[in-house]
Amino acid sequence: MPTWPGYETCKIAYSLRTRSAKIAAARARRAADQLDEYWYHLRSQDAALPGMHRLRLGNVGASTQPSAAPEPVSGTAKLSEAVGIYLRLKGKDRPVTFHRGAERSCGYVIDVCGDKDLMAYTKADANRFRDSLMERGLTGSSISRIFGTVRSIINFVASELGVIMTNPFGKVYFDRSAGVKDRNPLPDDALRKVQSECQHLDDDLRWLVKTDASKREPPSAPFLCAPMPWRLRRKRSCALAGCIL
DNA sequence: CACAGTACAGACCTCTCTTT
DNA sequence: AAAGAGAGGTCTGTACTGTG
Repeated sequence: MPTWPGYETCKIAYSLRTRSAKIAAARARRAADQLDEYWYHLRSQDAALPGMHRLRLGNVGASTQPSAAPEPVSGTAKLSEAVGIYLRLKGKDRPVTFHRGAERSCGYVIDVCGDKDLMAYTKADANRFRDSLMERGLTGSSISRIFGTVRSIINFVASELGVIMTNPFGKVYFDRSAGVKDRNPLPDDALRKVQSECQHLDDDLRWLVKTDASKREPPSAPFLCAPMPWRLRRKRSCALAGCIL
């Protein structure tokens, strides 16, 4: 069987990192378009290879490393270039989640609206982006977070490049409380039960619960009366109890 | 000054994919 | 098949800024 041009295989298979058929179709289409484009230019240049993970952004392969900023090719910059600039200038010594979040959020925009010059995005693009996130079933808080990241990147890079623009991703209306649920803390009796079980089993792992608590609160009270880890969150408590008990 | 909005950081979770 | 790694989603909190 013939192999694909530039590849030592007859097929390219990789995860599209989604369970949504709609998103998968969009990403597959985009990858196919990139392959077409790549093969078209194959004889004349060594283009960035499709068939790799994270095709959406120009700085492919930098998700866990601070991204190198591509030079802007126009008056401002494309969104993918803006992400590179943003991460180069603001991403130093920032956690990997900061880089991932920036790339993921802008990747979503590129998936839906394309990789345009910052000045070329319109309110219609922003609204379409909002609608696509809502169609995916994201909650208001997640949409808010994604928009916040995109907005801040565009604002920062526009400022860096000396461009005065109205960010179309600002002041986009959506229900920020849609689908948002409260996270209630574990009731006190449940926490006491965990403590009690830990004391009953009395081994090294169980005492980690006390160690964790003692980092935050002076161990002034006996174990059973000691407060649980300071502001220990409900899910963390569950995980802790689930792992240790 | 109070409040809303913005721009994050961080913790924790589920799910998928890869490796063993 | 199990374990581990990584991606992505959710919620909460803080600091700061703009506005009425």
